[in-house]
Amino acid sequence: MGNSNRDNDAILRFCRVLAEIPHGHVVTYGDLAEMAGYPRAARLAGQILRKLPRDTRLPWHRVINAQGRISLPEPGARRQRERLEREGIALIRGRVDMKRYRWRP
DNA sequence: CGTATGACAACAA
DNA sequence: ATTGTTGCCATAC
Repeated sequence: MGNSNRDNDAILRFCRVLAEIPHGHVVTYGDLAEMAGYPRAARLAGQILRKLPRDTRLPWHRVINAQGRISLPEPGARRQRERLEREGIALIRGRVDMKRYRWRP
């Protein structure tokens, strides 16, 4: 198959970081990539998140773009917004207050 | 190997 | 604030 060990490593590293994002906080795609050891690979973060199974336990909804907006197209955007609000992160005019909810270790 | 695409981001005007 | 451009990394054809 077309899967190399490096790819699986990447996915594993992204998932490890993803799992560490605290409830009630968010990170950007760029943040996630950087924390996973792939600086400037924001798009890679998106690709990996897109591949996650629908029923994953990982907090995929805590990843948004650098502008505090949801990048996921409908109907996913709706699920993400609901999950965020469920943990106290409300979107004001379609944006998350990054100043307040962005997680920086 | 070139081109297009995508849950992105930084920067210029 | 908004729009357009360029850069980035991987994948699909």
